[in-house]
Amino acid sequence: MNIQKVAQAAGVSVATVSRTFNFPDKVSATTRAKVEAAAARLQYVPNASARSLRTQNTRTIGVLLPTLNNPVFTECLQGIAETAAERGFSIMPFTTAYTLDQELEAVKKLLGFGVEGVILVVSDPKHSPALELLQSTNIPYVLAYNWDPDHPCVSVNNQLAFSEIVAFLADLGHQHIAMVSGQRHASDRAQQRYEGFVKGIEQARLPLLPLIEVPFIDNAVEAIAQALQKERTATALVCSNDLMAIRAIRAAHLCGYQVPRDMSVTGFDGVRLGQDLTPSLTSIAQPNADIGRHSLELLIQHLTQRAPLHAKASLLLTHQLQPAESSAPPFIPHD
Amino acid sequence: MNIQKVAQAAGVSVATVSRTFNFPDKVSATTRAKVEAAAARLQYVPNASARSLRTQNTRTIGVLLPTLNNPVFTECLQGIAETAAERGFSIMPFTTAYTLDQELEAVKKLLGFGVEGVILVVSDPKHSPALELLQSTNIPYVLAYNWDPDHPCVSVNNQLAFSEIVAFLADLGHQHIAMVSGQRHASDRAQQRYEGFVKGIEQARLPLLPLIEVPFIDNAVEAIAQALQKERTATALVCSNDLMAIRAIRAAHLCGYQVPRDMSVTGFDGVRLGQDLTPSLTSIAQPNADIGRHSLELLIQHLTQRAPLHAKASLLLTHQLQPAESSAPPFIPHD
DNA sequence: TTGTACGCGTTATCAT
DNA sequence: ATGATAACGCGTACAA
Repeated sequence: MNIQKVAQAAGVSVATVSRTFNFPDKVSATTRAKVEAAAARLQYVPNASARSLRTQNTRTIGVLLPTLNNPVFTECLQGIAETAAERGFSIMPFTTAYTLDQELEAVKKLLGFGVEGVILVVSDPKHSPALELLQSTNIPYVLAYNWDPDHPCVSVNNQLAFSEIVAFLADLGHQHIAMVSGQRHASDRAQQRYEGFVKGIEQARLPLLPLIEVPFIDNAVEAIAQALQKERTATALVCSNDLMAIRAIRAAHLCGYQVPRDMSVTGFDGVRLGQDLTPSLTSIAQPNADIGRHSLELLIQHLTQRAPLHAKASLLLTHQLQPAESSAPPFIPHD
Repeated sequence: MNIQKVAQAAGVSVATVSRTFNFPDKVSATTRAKVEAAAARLQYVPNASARSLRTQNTRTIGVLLPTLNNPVFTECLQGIAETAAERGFSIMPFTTAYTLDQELEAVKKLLGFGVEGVILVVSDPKHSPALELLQSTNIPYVLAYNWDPDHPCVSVNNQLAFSEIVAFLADLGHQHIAMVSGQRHASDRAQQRYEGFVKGIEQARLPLLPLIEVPFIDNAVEAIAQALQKERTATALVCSNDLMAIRAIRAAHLCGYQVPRDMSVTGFDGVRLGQDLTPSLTSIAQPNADIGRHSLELLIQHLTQRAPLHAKASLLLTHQLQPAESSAPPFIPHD
């Protein structure tokens, strides 16, 4: 089914059919009716490939995410998907499993597809072949969750937020706060959050306990439990993200600690699920869906109004400390 | 950047460039080297729109999911995404928010895009305009999670699985088991699971307690807590999915019940997260990523080998009862 | 082994 | 207000 057949069925030229779809007011009411009737009858749907080839735009946005197994990214993707639907765009997502070569492969595919823009979460903006390739084209892109002075980004202030959560625990009376993180050098976020941790500890004049670094998230529970055998002074665990915090709660439980009585645990991300857990999760809430929405809006504004898309366009969204049941003042045993 | 420029730079014809990419062995080693060099130097990436227009295939698969806010679907999508990457396909996902018109709109977009196949999760295969439209074309599709004798599906036996989990609780000694579900008529899965519940209750010769139906998942906690005020006999809650079970655990907690001592709670789906919760979640595990993988494999087999794609091709994957900490024998108070 | 030329379905320019 | 037609970039007969 193509525009030719519709034109024939409606007894008009292909040009008129095209106009009926793209500029309905540039065609008389009667012919418009004829064309629309024919199109509906034949279940005509314009061919996007042909349109893209001709107009040089695909109304498609590429999306690169590390994984779909972390709700942070799926909440963000949901925001992107909703906004895209509203604005008449389609999205084409790829997951990179935090690896540089999958990032690169995905960008190549997206370029071939002729996406009009790309939203991506990379491991480290300072060292990303994918980002370099993208920059060498003139396809607009926005980094989500990353934060770097050389690129347009949409994120929150990870460092500040993390020092706030340390301050929150210190104010509750915690003297021994340990951080649990994925591989610190795997992403700029992890690094920024660790810096925030150190800063928060210094500001509260507390001892800096060794970082509990968990290489693989899948066996994080055992890894954290093991670390807790060694680290006996900590009364609070601040985790680099909510998924890690959930596992830390379980690890604490396995070590015989009650959360929050014997051990406070906090997360970072504010995933929706955290509020419905028992205990509910104290966390720094990021507006995940909004990070997605704003990233796409930035791209669309650039595409439609040629709005500038430099590092200066970066958006720093507000985070929010979300106190909940997984944190409490430290338990003082009366012996 | 196009094939013309590359041809010019390499001093060959466009046909040769095209062949170098699509049939590398149909071109001499020397010219191949020349072309590849030129292509690399110019950062040439074939234009997918033009290729699609010409070959009438896009190597793109459409994906329709109710929402990305339920890990069941994102685990499935992750499976689809990985398989697609392995097989050289791209995916184009849409969310439908469980509404029929968004389902339909998405299918129209996908048709326009020229996707070669569609994987979808619909509310009810028996009554889905989107599915009807899809059938009227000859684009192959696979339903995921749905189960219907008239369509190719990849799912588990919801009814059987649900009656198993009821039997499991009955064997533990529970006499009063209530079911918590989203709107039963919103999806065929919900309906099938409820049927399994009723069957399980009958087989165990237990009283059929009224269904606790929760219209909106977002305020499920309050809704379940309210229902628990009325339903004082139940010692076990079987929930239609894991997200609901997590909320039921919280509702039970708010009502002063300890899980599992005073109240056993079970889910359905086996989302990865459930294993790391405290208490860990008793559930029926579905192979979510595999449901995605198999759906895509089915489509690809059809595309490449013209394998048949009727209802007969449907795949019923095995589910698995996953006993965990959220279920236990009922507590017998000694008064 | 390599090159020429047509057509995929659409939009946009130019006539009418 | 409508129609004829060129061009978008590619793959593939067919020719050389």
